[in-house]
Amino acid sequence: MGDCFSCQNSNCFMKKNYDAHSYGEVVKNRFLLDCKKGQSFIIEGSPVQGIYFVYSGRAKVTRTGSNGKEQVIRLATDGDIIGHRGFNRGTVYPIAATALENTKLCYFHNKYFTEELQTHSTLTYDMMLFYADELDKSEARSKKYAQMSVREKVIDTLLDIYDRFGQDSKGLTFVLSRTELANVAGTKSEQTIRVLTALKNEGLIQCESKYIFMLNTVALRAEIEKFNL
DNA sequence: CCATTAAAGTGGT
DNA sequence: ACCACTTTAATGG
Repeated sequence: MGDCFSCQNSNCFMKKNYDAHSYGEVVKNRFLLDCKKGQSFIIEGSPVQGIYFVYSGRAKVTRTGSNGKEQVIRLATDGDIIGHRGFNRGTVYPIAATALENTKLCYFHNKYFTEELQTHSTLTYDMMLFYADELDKSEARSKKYAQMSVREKVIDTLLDIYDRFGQDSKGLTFVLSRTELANVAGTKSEQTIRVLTALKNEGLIQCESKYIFMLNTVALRAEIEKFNL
């Protein structure tokens, strides 16, 4: 794969911040990695070596909670950055990252990326905006999840996936197992399953094995509206 | 296609 | 909330 300007990710941080000429150098320093479904490409606690961008596919970023249970920090797809928090700070990644389907990754070594940040201010500024945005989302989330019931957390999670990734004729395009869904919502799979059956019986969603189709996002949004103020 | 294993779902404490 | 059990789906030879 020669030049990256064929990359379909308009939100790619590297592509956005370089012109076609200087981009040649970026591509030389980039490693393309192929990740199989289920493969972990960042191990929690392992030494930081670089930064990843999702070229195509789906991945989850997780952390082991104090109780030893997995918490999904965020879901990532085409163009998203992974490993930015471990990057250039401390010596180990605070998170794990796992491919949820066959996924291609762009990878840059720490040394190269650091040099770019120090010399290329538009990239640095763009990264800063990204960090600020992530912090904002993180705060908003912990604030509302402290007050939400299990049902509300599951609804919030479903809407979040709907808003970020959308749905097709089958349902939400970011397909997760019940357990993974529970890990995103910060609950247990039994509870998540019960909320899902309730929502199904109320005609708000439709479930066909692991495909979840959102039937009434308006009503669902209304339920959690007060937390987003 | 069947057998084995993993995940979903349910009910009881 | 937690655990144990049944049912159903996914996997792989």
